[in-house]
Amino acid sequence: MATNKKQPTIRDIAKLAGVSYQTVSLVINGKPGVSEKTRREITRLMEEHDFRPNRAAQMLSTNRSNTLEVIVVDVDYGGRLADSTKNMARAAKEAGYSLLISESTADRLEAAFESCAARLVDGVILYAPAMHMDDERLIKATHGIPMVRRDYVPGSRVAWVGFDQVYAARLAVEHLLALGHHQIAAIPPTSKLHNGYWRHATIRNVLHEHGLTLLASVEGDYSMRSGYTAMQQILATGIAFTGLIVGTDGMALGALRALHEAKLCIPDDISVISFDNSELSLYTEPPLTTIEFEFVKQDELTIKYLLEIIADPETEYHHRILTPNLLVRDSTRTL
Amino acid sequence: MATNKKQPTIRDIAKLAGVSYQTVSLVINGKPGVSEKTRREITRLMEEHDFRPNRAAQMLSTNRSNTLEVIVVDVDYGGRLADSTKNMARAAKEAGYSLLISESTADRLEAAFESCAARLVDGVILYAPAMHMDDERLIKATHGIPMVRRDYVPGSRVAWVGFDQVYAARLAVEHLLALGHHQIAAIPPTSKLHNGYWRHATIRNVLHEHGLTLLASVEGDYSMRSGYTAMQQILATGIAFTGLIVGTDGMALGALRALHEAKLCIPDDISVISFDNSELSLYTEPPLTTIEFEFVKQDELTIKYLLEIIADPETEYHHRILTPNLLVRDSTRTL
DNA sequence: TGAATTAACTTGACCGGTCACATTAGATGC
DNA sequence: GCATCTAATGTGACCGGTCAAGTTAATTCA
Repeated sequence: MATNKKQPTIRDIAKLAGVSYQTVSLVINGKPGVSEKTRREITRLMEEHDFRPNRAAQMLSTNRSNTLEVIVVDVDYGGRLADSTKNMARAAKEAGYSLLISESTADRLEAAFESCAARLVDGVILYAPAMHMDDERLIKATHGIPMVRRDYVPGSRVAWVGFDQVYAARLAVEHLLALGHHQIAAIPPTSKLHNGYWRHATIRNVLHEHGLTLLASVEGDYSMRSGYTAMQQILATGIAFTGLIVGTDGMALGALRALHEAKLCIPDDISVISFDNSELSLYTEPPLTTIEFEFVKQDELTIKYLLEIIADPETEYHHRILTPNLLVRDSTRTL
Repeated sequence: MATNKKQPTIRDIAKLAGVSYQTVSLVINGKPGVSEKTRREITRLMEEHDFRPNRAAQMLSTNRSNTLEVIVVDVDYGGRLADSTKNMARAAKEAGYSLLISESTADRLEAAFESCAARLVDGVILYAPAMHMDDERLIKATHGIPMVRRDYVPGSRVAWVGFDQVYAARLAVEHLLALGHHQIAAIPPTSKLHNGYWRHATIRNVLHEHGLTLLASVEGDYSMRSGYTAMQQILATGIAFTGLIVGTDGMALGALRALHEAKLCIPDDISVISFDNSELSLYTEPPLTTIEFEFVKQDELTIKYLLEIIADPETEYHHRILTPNLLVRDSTRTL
């Protein structure tokens, strides 16, 4: 079955074309110094014999791999990662790069980067949302490999591409305030992660600006289940509230279930707003008012930015911020 | 910033250890012919100088890459792919392999495999659920690269790892029958994909065994939206039914919404059963009776099986079937 | 005691490309 | 008509490993 007939090399092609194999190399890389006639002939021969340059050999001699690697540390973004990798793989491919996926844990991060170095990976996309991933350690770990972090990490010296979480949280709070809600509770994502940290802090800050406080808050972990149990806990306190901010659509689904079991009506009794605008948010009961993050844009921008850094490694580390939008649906209403 | 101090090579290590570089190679690969003393010394030096063998050089000389590639053709499995790649990446890593992700389309499939060949990819995991992907073409395209297909493709000569879709569909139908439902409608996944094809056919067959027919059926495409619109279409026909089989939990969520809008109560008016046992199915209203697929098992088995094929390419192409389970929750009840 | 074995290395070739530099020949300038 | 330039190609070294075959010295055995 596995016939695997030996792949032709540039020397084979060269022999057939009656030129030196280095000339074939010039053709492969579209470099000047080859007459149109021989170029055409060599191109023809390469196609005819199904030739493809051996990537390993190219890597060895150029010291690069045309490969980008996604390192995912610990966290599960609740399914979102799948689409992301697909989108990024597409964007990378358009630029002639392949995309590798690897999983790691916080304590094995250094090893992950070393592995990248050994495989001549040209750039890394890092998913490490934990707050405790500090700059010093990351910069040291990278071994000089260009890297872009997927998160909102204001002030970091490591390049990142993320959504403005402060603005996102502000949008949510001000939407509720505009509808007249002053008694607000929240189920933010865990503040051990950057997104959660900033959202949580912002919710409090914006309320404070308006002379209000966050009445109740229990953090979730992105799972539907955590939204459900967090909601139960908040309800159990007996604290009265009319507006609820939930960290993701998925957690909101869990929260809705708990509210439903408590015989509360949405939005009549409580207005609920969440984040993500996943397809899910259209099919909850009722459809959720949510903060939209255009993830596809983030995916494409991540690759674009990483390639820029690779092209010019001296670029000062910086960031790219994407702005979220408010989508008003049926889960919020005026008080 | 990008200091990138040159990585040491085996020759550097050898010089330091006072041996030939080939001896270092022996140590790297744990081969015999090196005294315990020098082995220890070389190991120490490698660690001290942060040495890692250059993968490109290894690839070039061994003609393999220790890389597996996932080729995703056209389809979006509704988010499930993300977890899968993570799981497979983990399993691959345990065996010393890296996992590449690439996207393709049906017409560019050959090019995708050629690219694998050029990069010395050792094995391919193919997501190509479309019915029209025939054996001949696939086998020809692979260039002899070991491959495992992720699907239920009975009778195929290409190796595959999938869930028994016939059994799954049978479980669903017989559950409804056992509850006394004889008027059954369905929203199966599109029959252009293998899973959908077999489920759809099986639903009809099992009903037929019991002297019944499928009263209404509109296919969906895995999206929540398609579940919603399919349900609307079925309801619009005015056909009376008491049991509904939906292809995935996501589509079921859409269908539930349509049923809800039609003022129908689940399970009082209609019993609904779906497939996947995603977290979602626990938080719909009501929680869904569903057919569980243990995806993690499939992910691990896929890698395991692929590695077996790589180890022994002469293995006759075969398959591995996983058996789904019925999980009864609140969306189904006796008539 | 001397030949045969074996463990521990060493040697040289090779994998399939890229790159800097040398060479050749036809075109150009004066 | 001769030196000069340039386009087109050839040459040799190199990237960092692996592998098969040779060498050396210590060990075993008759």
